[in-house]
Amino acid sequence: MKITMPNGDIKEHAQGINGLEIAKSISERLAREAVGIIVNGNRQDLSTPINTDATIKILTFDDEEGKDVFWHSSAHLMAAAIEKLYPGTKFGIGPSIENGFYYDIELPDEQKLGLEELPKIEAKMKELSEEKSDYNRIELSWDEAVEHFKKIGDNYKLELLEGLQGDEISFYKQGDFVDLCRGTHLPNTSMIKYFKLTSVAGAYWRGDSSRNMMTRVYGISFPKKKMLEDYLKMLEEAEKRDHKKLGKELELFMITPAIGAGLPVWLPKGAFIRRKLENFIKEELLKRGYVEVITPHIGNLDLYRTSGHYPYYSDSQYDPIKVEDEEYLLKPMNCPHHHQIYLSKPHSYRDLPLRLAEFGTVYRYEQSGELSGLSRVRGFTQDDAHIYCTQGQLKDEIKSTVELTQLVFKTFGMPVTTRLSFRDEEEGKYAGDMEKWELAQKVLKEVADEINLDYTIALGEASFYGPKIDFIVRDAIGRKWQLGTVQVDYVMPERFGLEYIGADNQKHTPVIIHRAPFGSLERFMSILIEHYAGNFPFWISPVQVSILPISDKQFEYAQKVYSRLTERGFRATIDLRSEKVNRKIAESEQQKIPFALILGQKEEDEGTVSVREHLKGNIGTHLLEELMERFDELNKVVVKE
RNA sequence: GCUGAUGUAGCUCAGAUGGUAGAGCACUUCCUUGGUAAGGAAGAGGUCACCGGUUCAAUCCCGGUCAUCAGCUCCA
Repeated sequence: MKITMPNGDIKEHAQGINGLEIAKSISERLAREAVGIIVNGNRQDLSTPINTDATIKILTFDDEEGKDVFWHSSAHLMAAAIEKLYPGTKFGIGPSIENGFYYDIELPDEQKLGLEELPKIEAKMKELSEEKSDYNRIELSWDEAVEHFKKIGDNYKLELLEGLQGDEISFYKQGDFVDLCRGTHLPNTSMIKYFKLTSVAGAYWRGDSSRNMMTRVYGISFPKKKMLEDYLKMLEEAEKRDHKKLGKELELFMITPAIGAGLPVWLPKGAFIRRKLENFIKEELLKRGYVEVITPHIGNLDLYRTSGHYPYYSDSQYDPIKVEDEEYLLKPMNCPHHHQIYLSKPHSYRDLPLRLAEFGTVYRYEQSGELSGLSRVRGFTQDDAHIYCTQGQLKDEIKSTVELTQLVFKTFGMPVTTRLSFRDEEEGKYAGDMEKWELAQKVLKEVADEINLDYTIALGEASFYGPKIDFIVRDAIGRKWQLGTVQVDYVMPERFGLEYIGADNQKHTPVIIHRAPFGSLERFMSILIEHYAGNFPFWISPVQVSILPISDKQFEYAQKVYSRLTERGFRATIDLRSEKVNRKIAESEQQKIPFALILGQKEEDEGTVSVREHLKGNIGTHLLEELMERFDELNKVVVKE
């Protein structure tokens, strides 16, 4: 029979040959590293016989799917170790994930599993790995499978089986450990040599917060020692970029329980960067015909009854404030206020689009366990705007907002993914009629296609009043966060009774686009800090130059250099302490200041400055005037294509 | 909100079977005037997160609360 290789080569093999044998026929090394095989598009074990002509691809750890197999088998190995150490443990699910694997478990007799237990489990895994047990696939009927789990009393697996009723059920067994599993698995446990259990956390059974909380043990494994070492090193490096850590070190922001959990305070340097960001986007808005408005931080509760946000989001809003006979809500969003501005006078189609922009601070009562640095907070400022337009203007306006959002990410060189967040079928989750939803989703998708957006579609991620385009970035440790967003809304114009007079002299309802390129300035800042690891580009650095005289003989010259820089608008500090220049340089570098000017007798005599660039080191002696010309260039925002 | 971990000087962290604590850096003063990542000395600095309990005695043991971190659920 004919076996077609990924490169197109066709080889003749005897019927019934398996993946491992094919790998061997290619090279010993491939046979050693193979983890699974794709046969005519289906992934299967290397031990499964192949009986017909087939196109194949042998998987190794280097393939995404290979990693999946490797980590999934690792999860089984970990489960086996836990089973040995804690007999009677019940097992939930144990999949591979983006970086490694986990298994959800429930220890018997209310036992708890803490971090101290992980080394024990690792040791047992090592032992089991060295036993070199084969992963054997076993197929059972559904009834037999149920029988098995009833016997060992694993109600979680029984529940999983309910969803598989009628199917042929496959199990995998390595050593004494048997687990319900679709596969694919490695040939044997000895391939899993280098691993680390990274954390333990609670996880609701089937992701449902009304159900039992199981213990989730996370781990990662590799076929080569160096890979594990590199991975652990990478984690360490990522920790150094943590915005919470850098925020403290660079004095950008603080969060103190004395003010309140999740209520960040911007320190002078952080506030400086934030204003730079705001001014950057403000300029772009003015170019695009937006007008700025300012609205208060609270609003009459009736506004949110009209919009539907209250009580839809009552769980995540602060309690209303009573003022005389009325109730006010700390605003969880800016839209209703902007709608009132729209309503304050009649509109002609000639006025549209009306684009109202505001850096609006909103307050949301996030669950305590959700709070995290600047990424998830209870008070934050959106670079918000609402565009009121006609149906005919909608597409162009969406395009323009998407383009603006993309400009933000390009400017800072941040990798971003784009998601069309559409509705699902869940009852009661969405407002407005289906027709409008379909129209809104259609328009978004058309626009996305017309501008060749590289997107994914996520059902159920829409907001309750409309679908959106979300821009998603990752933080230093790989978590995904939504930053920019563009939303189409047919619901609020109706609820608030927004109108305009068309060319036909009839009343019409406008469409609203809600959009925020940064999303929230707090969250954007968290990502910005981690993206640059605190080494901000010159134009947003709170301090751009430090002036470091070598001895007090140069203090006067240093003051002169300082004045010339600050008079030209550069942000400089001067270090007049009686410290050695090495010390001054070290501190300037730690503060991640883009440039340090070292001034000694030689520079003073020549009227020059010795320049040290952050992360690059000494870049030689320059005339101050020349240097400032370079600084002028660096001060310009450059969009990286 | 839930699970696990953590909370000691401004920062980073030690610490003792229960007898009210230490280092480095930062800070203040003095000495030092030094050429591309930390010169030296002295001083000052703590309700050991908070509240209760056990105890002759609690920072340490127990219970609760708050906060922080990771994960789960949620996220206009």
